[in-house]
Amino acid sequence: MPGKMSDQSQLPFQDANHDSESKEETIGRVVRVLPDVGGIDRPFDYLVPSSWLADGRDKNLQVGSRVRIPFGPRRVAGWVVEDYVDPPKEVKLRELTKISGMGPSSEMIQIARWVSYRWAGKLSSVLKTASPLRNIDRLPASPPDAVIGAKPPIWAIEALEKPKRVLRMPPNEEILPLIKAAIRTGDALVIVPSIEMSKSLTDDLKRIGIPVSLMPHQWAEATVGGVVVGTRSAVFAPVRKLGAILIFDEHNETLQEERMPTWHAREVAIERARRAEVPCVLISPTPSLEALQWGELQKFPKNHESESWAEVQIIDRREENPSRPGLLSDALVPLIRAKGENPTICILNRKGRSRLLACSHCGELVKCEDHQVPLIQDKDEMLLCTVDGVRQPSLCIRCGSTRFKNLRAGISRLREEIEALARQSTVEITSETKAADVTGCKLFIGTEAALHRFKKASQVIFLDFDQELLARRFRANEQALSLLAQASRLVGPKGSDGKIVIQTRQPDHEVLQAAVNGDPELLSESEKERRRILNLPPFSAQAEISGASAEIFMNSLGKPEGIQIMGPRDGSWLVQAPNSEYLAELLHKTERPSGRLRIQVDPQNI
DNA sequence: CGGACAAGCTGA
DNA sequence: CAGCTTGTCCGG
Repeated sequence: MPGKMSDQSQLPFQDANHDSESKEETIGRVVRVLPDVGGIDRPFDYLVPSSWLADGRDKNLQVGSRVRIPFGPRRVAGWVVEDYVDPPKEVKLRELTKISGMGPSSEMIQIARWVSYRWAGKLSSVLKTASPLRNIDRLPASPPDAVIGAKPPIWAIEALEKPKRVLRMPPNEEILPLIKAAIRTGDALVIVPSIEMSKSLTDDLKRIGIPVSLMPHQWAEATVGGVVVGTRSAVFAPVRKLGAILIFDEHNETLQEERMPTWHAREVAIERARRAEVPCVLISPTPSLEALQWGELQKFPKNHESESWAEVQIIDRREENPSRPGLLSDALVPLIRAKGENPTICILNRKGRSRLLACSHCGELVKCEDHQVPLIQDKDEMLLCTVDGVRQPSLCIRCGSTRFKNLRAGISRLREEIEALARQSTVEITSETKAADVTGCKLFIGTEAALHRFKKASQVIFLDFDQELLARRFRANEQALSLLAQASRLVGPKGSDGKIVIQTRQPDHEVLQAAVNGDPELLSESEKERRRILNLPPFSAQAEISGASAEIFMNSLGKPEGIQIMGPRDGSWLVQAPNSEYLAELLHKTERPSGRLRIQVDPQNI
């Protein structure tokens, strides 16, 4: 490609009468730059200043470089996305201002392009994620090679033998052996769901002499070698000689970006590994259907897996006398009074202030038999299904009673009730709760987020697990089981002194059966069939369209063949296509109106 | 995104 | 009609 330019520079004559800005003028090296400016997603061409050729600065310029450019009346940052381009004749080029530092490799820019297409968002947002936090103009020295210790266990070696692997790893299994196995293939890229986990894993690896870079801060170190560890954005990290990609807790929703484009680290990892021709291992105690659909499942021996899940005690709230209403059953009292070595954590999800009804007589939960969602009572005392709006008389399907009670409770009053009942101080865990507030305290209440604030617990008590089981999201079952897997980690495997306690009116629910038996297949098999029948992901692809301009966008989208459109509900539409390729193509060719438009591809909470 | 410029609104 | 707000366009 550079040849084109030298042909022009060897033109024998310049017409002296021509305007100095004539197109016939000698053109040097031209690069295409994507400005790092929100609201712009189009590249512009710039000349590399001829003075850079003289002092050798041009040598540092390549695809991916971070540069500064004059842009209209101001100067902005940008990325070189193409080199030695043939600019359109009619534009007058301006010169690059300077090279700010290193940026993503050209391979990474290709992946970023794919991401911006797949999730219908701006390339510049993806490139920002793939770039170092601060300008980097020189790289540190390469780390020494990792000391390859004893042979890792067979299961870890096997996990890396297939290009597309789903490893169903029991909740209390160690992850280090897998990383030790992975570094035999080259530099491993390891994605974990939380910052805390990325820090502790980095420390663990350092301790055993494995060179490791923690993203996003150690971008430069990652470039020169060793294991690379980080949360979802690290899936775009530079890796010297990529050997394998490991995604821990592949089911976790924190692996999806919440800003546009709403890319998922699991899917990006799969694509990156495919392009680099290295194995990708998706690891989870409760693999997502997306993962199971994609790769080859590897399990642990049944007994081993089952024993790794915690002991589960179920409190069937249908069976107790109705004298103690609310969330605190009689059976709970001795449990919250017990003083274990580690804390007891009570979990109650306040999100989605659902009006949950239960029969006053038998305690059965009032739900729609067709859609498995809670029914609500309307003004005429009829039971209303919130999915299809079908009404039915207020009758309990179990005992025929016509009286129902409301099961809601506020969390601060609940904390007081628990404190009184437990006869020990109880602390509510919120995002503001500091470590200092909890010293000496052994009893806590919080939302499911509290599960990530502790390393160990003697008991995790789900005060109202039906809220999880009946949540109106199609992934509710998967999410509910993953909560129990997380709780299993806190309280330890069967045989340790910790346990999970679950208050429910649906003790036979398949999520609970899966947890009690330590066998996620008891859920995943039926869940897969349900999703297939209802044509939900992974058997289809969805996008949620919202924002002020959503209606205009939906109008120009029209009603294409094979596309299902639902809504509007609260100003947002759901577009469902047979697969993500089809969906991406559709969103791409639909004209974007000006104004606020949010396109959430693969929405999690539908 | 943010500056430039145009078109629309207000008050004397 | 100056002085200000709101809208639309454009950047190499």
